[in-house]
Amino acid sequence: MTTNVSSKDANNTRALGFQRHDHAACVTEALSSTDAQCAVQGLRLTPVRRKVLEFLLKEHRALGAYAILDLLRDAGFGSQPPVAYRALEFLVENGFAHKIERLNAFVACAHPGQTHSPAFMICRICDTVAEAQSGLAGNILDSAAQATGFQIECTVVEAEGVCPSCVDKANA
Amino acid sequence: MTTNVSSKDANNTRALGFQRHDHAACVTEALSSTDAQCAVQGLRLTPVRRKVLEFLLKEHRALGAYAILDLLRDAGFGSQPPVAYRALEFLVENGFAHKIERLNAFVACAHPGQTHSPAFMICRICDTVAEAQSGLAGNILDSAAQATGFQIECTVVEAEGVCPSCVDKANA
DNA sequence: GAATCCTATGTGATCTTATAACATTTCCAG
DNA sequence: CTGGAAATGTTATAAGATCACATAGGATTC
Repeated sequence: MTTNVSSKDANNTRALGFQRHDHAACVTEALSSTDAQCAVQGLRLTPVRRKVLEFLLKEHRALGAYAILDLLRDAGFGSQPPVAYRALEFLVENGFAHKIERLNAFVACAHPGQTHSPAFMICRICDTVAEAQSGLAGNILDSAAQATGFQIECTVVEAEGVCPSCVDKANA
Repeated sequence: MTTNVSSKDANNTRALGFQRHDHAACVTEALSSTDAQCAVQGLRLTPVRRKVLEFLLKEHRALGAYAILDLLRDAGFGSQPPVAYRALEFLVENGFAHKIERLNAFVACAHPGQTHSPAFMICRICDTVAEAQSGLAGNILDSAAQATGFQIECTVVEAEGVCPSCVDKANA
């Protein structure tokens, strides 16, 4: 199990309570590795799509479609909802981003390239979203599905709570 | 682990692929047991709230807030969104119903009275929603949370796929 | 290199889901 | 029976998502 965390502040080095990283490099690397992966798979990472991914990577927390739309407008792209939704659809379909159902918002994938059923931890204080990676979504669902004959095609696993950095605030 | 299933048809005895039950009795029992529980806990199961719960129990699958609103209007209650949303808020807060984040819709709880972190299986063919009951939401999240110090307050666990009754249709 | 087709983008309109704000009523405690 | 809290009703609007159709870009075929 690995864990990747994103937070609100825009610093290069982010205090995440449990993980720090050079964010500028993280964005750059993610973008170029996505370029490479798309080239291999014959996917078209067009300017809008790449820009949306860049927004998600930069913010590094869940962004609503309309927040993305505002950013797109500022960047000179079309500003009607379908522009954002279509780019997001491409990113989600191809595993470069995920939708957080609980928030009706989107995050960049923390483990692109690997097929996975992600699980998310959402801090209700700072809006940080951490993606937990694991082989299978697992447990309850798997055993329930096996018991009943239900065929799982995709899973939503999200936890809302307080991240380590915010525990103090929460108890104050 | 127990499993409770709901389906689209309105028959008394429902073919659920894995479980049949007398639905009329199921609704009546659930309502009166909710009455009792509210009396004990000092909760006010007002007419609107009780009616919304009845709708959810009768339909026995996920209903959108505006579908509920239509039913409320037909039943002579207020027909503005907050009427439905407030009733749903009460039911969800007190564990008599759950929101299915994936569908932006609501279902009656299949295990009322027990504190639980439910998991749902949603059939994309027939819209059936089954609630799997288990002690804890489980491992990925738990282990990720433990590893990072994240404090889970509530969980969303939903699987979308094909229920046993629809497998044939799905493969056709 | 032009014609064609498929994919992607732009745009306007519309639909669904959800909440804010405030007035009115109901219920219960004192 | 009255004052305050909780619940309901209603208007308006915010937020999220999709449909339908026009236009533009890229690749393939001739």
